[in-house]
Amino acid sequence: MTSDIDLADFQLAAPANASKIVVAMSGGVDSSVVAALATRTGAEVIGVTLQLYDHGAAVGRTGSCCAGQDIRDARAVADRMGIAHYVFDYESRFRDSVIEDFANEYMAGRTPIPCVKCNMGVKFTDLFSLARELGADCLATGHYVRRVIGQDGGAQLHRAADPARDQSYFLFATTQDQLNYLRFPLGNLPKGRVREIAAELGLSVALKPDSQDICFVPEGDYAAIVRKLRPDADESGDIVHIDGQVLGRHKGLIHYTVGQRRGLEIGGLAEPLYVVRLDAEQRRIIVGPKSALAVSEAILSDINWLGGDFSGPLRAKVRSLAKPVAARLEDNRLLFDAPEYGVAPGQAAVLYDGDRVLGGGWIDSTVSADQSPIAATSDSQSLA
RNA sequence: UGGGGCGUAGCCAAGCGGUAAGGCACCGGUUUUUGGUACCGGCAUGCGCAGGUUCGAAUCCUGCCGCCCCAG
Repeated sequence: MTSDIDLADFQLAAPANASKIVVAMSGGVDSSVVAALATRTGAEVIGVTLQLYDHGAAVGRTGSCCAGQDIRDARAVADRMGIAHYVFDYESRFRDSVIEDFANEYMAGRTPIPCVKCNMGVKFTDLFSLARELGADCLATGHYVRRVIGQDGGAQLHRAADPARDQSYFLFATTQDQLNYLRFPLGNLPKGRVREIAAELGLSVALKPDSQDICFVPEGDYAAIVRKLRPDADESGDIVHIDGQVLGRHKGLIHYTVGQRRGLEIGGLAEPLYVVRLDAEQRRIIVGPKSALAVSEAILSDINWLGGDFSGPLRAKVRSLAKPVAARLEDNRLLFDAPEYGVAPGQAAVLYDGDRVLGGGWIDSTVSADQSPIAATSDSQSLA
């Protein structure tokens, strides 16, 4: 009797029993199931866990990943599967490429996505070469995304079958070279099924809660992390309405992002106020009514292309949970068919053709649907 | 110490004799491998204070306090 447990497709070139698969094990349910599925293929499987940050504070904390208890969980799963398991200390690499960048972005008045930086660097660059050094044929992860072989034989990146779980937004910067080597065996499974498999196989992590929030931020207090790294992060400044009126004081730029409504502590108005722009140079935040958030285009940088046709109509997602909207790309300008709201510099614009990820870029600045450019800093308006 | 107006939650504000709308802010929850958004829920035993009338007052009456405007 075979089930989907035995049918997971690792898209191996050689027969499974002659292949070697490295699985990135975070200690969560998803990557644990990937490891289990990999062993079912008959291939040699090696589990690798990266220790990414602080053993101290994160030990025992639920909802984290790649630290403390998570590493022990990964080890337990590997032991049960009877596979080799290595733990590598990548704390300094993670600190430099993800946490420092996170702080820098906030200080510059931008809103970072550390998960993408982590995927780009530590996971798909460092862990990637590690897997190659171990002689693996591929590197498998627990991401909910599909790797599809196109008619030309090339690997494409597609949204997960379970749209509620799709993580393609966080993987837009994956290069073709990386994609050729990566495998995402959970892309066709609903989350519920993954937990069932974990339970069927008796994995200790079957009931472990999903990780959420930023993994290296305890208690959801990301500002505390930035504050620790950049002591002047809490310096306050003016809250200025788009009409020029100073409405109050803010408690540090890092606490705000474009499109944010709560936390301004300005009441007495008929309509809610939203953050329209962060001005890092003058340490001001510019606020206005919802209509002031309307944006007609986003200027992108560091565009990554995964193949496909960029020139025609496409769909773009400017937040992980946003619904993809119709747009077009002209050079580095992403033009929305209809105004988009709450587009924050530092976030990613991920471009789709149906389910296929064409690539994406980082949002550098935006252009108000009215006329004037909205940038992270005031003087970059000269870009217009 | 002449005339007029006003005092309802942190802010704005409806109600004008029948047992405190709404908005903003704030708090909580849902959603979520980023930050937000959105949605749902909570938020004045109380209407400047003290008396009085009434079955019943934020609503009527009296006094006091405070603020605003006009006139001096």
